[in-house]
Amino acid sequence: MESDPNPHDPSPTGGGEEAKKGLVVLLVGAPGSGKSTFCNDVMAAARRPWVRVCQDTIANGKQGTKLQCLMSAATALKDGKSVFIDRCNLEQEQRADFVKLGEAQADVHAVVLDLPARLCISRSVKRTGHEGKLQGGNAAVVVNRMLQKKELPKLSEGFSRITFCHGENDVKDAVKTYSNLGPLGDLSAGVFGQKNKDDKVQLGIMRFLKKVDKQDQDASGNDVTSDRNFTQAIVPRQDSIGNTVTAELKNKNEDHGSLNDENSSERSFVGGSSCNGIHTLAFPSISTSDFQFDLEKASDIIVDSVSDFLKKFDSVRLVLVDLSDKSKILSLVRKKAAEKNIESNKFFTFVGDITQLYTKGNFRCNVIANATNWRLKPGGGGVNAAIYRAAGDSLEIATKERAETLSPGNSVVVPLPSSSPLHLREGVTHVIHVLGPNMNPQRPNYLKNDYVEGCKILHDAYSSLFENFASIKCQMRNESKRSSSGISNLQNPLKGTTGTCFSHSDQKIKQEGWYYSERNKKCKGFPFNAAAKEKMSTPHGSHGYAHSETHSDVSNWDENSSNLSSSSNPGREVKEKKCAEVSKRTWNAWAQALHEIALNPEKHKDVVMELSDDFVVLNDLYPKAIKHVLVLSRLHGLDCLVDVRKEHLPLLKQMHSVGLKWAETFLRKDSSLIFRLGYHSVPSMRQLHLHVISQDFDSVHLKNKKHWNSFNTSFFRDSAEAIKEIERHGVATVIEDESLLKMELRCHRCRSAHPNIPRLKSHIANCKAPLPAHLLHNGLLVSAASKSVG
DNA sequence: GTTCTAGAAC
DNA sequence: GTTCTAGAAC
Repeated sequence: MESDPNPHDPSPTGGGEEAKKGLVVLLVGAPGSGKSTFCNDVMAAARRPWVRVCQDTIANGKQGTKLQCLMSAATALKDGKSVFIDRCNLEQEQRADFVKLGEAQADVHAVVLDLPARLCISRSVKRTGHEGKLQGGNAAVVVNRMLQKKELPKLSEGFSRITFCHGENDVKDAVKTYSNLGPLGDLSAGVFGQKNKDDKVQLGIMRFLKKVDKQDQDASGNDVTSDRNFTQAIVPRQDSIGNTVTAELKNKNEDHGSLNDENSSERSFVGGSSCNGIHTLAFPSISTSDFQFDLEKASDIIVDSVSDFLKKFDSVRLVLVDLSDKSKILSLVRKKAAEKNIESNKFFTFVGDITQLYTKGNFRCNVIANATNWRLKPGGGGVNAAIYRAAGDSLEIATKERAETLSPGNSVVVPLPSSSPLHLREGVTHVIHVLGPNMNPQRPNYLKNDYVEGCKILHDAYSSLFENFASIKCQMRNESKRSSSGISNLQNPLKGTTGTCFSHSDQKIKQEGWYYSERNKKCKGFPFNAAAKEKMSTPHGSHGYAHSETHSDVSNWDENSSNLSSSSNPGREVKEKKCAEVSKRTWNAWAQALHEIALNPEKHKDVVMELSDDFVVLNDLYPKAIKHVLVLSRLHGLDCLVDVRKEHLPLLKQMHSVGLKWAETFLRKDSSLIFRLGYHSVPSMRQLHLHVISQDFDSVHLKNKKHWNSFNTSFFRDSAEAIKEIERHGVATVIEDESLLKMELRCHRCRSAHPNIPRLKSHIANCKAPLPAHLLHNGLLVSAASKSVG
């Protein structure tokens, strides 16, 4: 192949040749690569007559056939015009007839618009009114499919000149070259602008397409393109209910592309694009570096926490990141995750720099976690220093707005300003600072090898991190809803670059119209979950922080804290400005029914089954299962779980035991029932009430997605867990994410997904799979069996 | 055509 | 929370 020192030389050569006046230029490029724009730009400034033959419009403005294109091109050539063949022409076979046609009477050139696939996809997804009707949801799938078959043109096919354009500037140069071409002009023959095969960018594109040659190997010498992990560019689609789910083409492989560990390669990742917009959290191992936490114990906690989290959430991914592929923690976690059968498309490990996942690893993550220090300050070493450095000053400023300090076991979400290099370059929209337990005597809050406390804190740290990560999704949804209605325009670089997922959701949102409840407003402003907020603003007895005088509203909280407290108590400095506004809400008239019964049970003797000073038991008026009762607190002002504090623990425990008693009563009559006791994260009705509900969900009143998901996602908070959390932290974890209620419908036993409520109901009537292990094993179900055992 | 969802009204 | 119903989905 020839090369040219000036690959886009616009100056025509020769000009005296009379034999071949015409020119056929085949555009080669995916949808969205800019072929039509290229033609139009040239024709707007051209010095010779051009005809653009576009298959998408050739049949009276509609899509035509290849034959029509050939005929039209032939006519144009006969008329002495030059021709652009504006179709994808990605495969040699598709080009052959046009080359043949041209060769006889003209020079045949190719202009290859070899732009990044993600750019083509994002343009295709965004455009409306495209001539070929390729736009919106199907575009990404089509583009990916086409690009996988791409065969770059060669001179041997019959071209006299091939110009490769890899970026906007190349395209501009090529436009100039062709528009400057006079009626009798000619261009040098040869190949121009082709990138070296080893070129990084090209490799990135090839990796994106997973078409790296077999001999391409990663740094450790392993084949990075094993068929086992062959990865397509995955395209999340929007399901019918507005959740992001991955399209079928993900099934085998998702995008944990490459291998670096023979034993657990399925879960590891050393490169490759993840251009798919799935809500993804990259996190370092917490506390195992500078805080010297035991790796075995830490890996157990990571795997447990991940497993618990993934049971509650779909359409998210967690990625443990470490710099070295020799990392002990990575290999431990990989091994344990495999043993635990954690889905390898939702959780995997990544070897690389967490601040350069996209630019260096070609792996896109919208949220990263930072293993921070209690002062939330830049510096130190390791991940914290690297993230602050990469994010620039704006992260420090944004962090200060959220919190000044952090106690171990907690995390705080910081939206990354769009000006931050980390946001611009890497597409990271949020950083979650998380603080784990410290086993290093040289660092603050040294736990003196107390691994009972240490494990608890590390577990809390991961739970808090993951829950905050989940809450961001809620916030982002709301933000995109706002932006789609024109109220604000959240800058989301993922929109422009990876495009696919978010464009889909935008479409969905437009259909849904404006939705912005009071409750959402609260959620929106604060991407923390309620518990995390409370934890942040709350002195943490169990974590060794003294009580703060400033927290008069929580004065009954753990008084016996502080064996490790010091004058520089981190807890007391934590800002609470975001917290106070959260818990109060207004209640509609219809939502007052339980409140009224709780206050005046004597007026509702018809429904009250049991009455005490503290609680009322009644059948749910619209039971969602064979047995569904409510244990209703009578305490005035206590309306939902987020309001519950340690002082309410006796009440909560009493309600739990009353609920248990009723479950057991029902079990005596029908031993086949299984009960679960819990609270709705965001109840519809005022007045704290515990649901005691049989797990058959066999009821005519269970009618819609919200009904189902309110009992079968993490929106439902198990009473026993809530009590444990309040004992431990003073508050219960409440995921105030109402998008949970819109999640796809999944069987609570076998987790199969169903398109609508009737189909789900007919499935659950027959599904014999056991209830989830975490419910069975954590004593969260009440059955004849559990009763006899316990 | 029927089924199903989701938003408005209460 | 439910009911009603328009219109989307099938």
